[in-house]
Amino acid sequence: MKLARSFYARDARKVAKALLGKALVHIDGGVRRAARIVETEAYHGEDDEASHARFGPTRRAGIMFGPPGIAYVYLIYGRSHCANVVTGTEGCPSAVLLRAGEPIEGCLHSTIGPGNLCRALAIHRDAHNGLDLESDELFVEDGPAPRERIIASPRVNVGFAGSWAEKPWRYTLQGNRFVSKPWPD
DNA sequence: CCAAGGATTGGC
DNA sequence: CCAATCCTTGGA
Repeated sequence: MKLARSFYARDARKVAKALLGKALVHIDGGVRRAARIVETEAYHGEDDEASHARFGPTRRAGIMFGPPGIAYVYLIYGRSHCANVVTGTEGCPSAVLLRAGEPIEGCLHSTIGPGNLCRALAIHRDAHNGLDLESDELFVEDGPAPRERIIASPRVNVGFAGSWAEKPWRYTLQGNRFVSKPWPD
């Protein structure tokens, strides 16, 4: 069953943990592509120096200041798309980056790593940024609670963020082989 | 306008 | 380890 906006309207760290084990679904022109989410990262507040929201509501990151339950998809390094869900309350910028998944259905590529996950599910900035996750095209489906333990560790590739780089806001399912490198301790 | 650098990936 | 590749951002 599709998750409702109220699911996303909570602290990004809570949402990031709650997303583990659920299915990210893209109905791609009638073809269903889905992956079980096994790795997420929370970006929380304008003070978070690792977040795109650190410069305020700019053209790219402005969406993080808006209502929850919206897709935030951007292009990184000119080659990879990254999919996020906007969380929390309007005015307080926050989002959860979907970093890896376990293939369920219709996957076109490896689902390990944020850029690969988008490629596997055919998620693109131009088609999906700003899309409502209560739409019938892109959404997250509820599912049974994961059996694996949840591990919290520092976020990946945010060394530029000073002390914010140490926040343990990356969440992974322990022992799952689809978690990306670097593997947490 | 220009320069710098990035929430990555894959190849050497 | 490092380059690819283009978009976003801040500053002149």
